[in-house]
Amino acid sequence: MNGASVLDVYRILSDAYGPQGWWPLLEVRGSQPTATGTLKGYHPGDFSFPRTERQRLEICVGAILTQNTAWPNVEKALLNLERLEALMVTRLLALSDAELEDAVRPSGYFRSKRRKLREWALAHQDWAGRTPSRADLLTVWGIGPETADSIRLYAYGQPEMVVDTYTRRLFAALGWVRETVSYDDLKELCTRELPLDVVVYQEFHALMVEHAKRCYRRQPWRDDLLRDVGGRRGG
DNA sequence: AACCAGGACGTGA
DNA sequence: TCACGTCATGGT
Repeated sequence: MNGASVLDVYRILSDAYGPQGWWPLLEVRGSQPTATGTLKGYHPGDFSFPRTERQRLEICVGAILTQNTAWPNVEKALLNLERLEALMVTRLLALSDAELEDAVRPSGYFRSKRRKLREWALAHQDWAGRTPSRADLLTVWGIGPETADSIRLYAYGQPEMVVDTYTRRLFAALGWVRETVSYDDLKELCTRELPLDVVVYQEFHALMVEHAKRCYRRQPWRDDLLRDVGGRRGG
């Protein structure tokens, strides 16, 4: 297993867990159980999402709400917004501060997330149906590199690799990077050895989250799956 | 009962 | 640049 590559990691995870199918959507759940979490909203093997503007908006909103937040809490907030029929930009912007805060409260950081959603919704209107560039997204207050990439990759189907704390933890556990590696460096490491492919990016990110949820809880972990890959990085 | 979750921002070195 | 404090609810 000398000179193992990122692609090897992808293959190992893919063989272990099978197709994932991200992003979770309220309308597309319940078909199959997932190994982790309470949400059963994945659509393995089906990459035709989002199919509607409503779904695209739900992904953008979810990407913002899930910042440093467990997904089940995000789902509660999304259900609140759905109940308010606020998964449309105009309706979202029509909510009062109190209404919006109450809706997103279960996902935590309710004040800042209220502002983040507003700022994003206004920018979204300005983009007028065009696909926002990464730079476009990064100008929005509350949208950082990971959220921008998540929106690009999952809401707009752009080949933008998403790396997150789980990704960082995984590659750190393999000994390929330090935990303090920057977002951009980690992203570059991932993309350099992967084909520029939306499906591959979506699956790889989802697989790393799935694996990390199983093995990299904040406790001494033991990684059996990737044991043979870690420790050496060809160079 | 602490600990932490699919981050980002503001501040001060 | 970079390290650190802050934001907040809910599950384990």
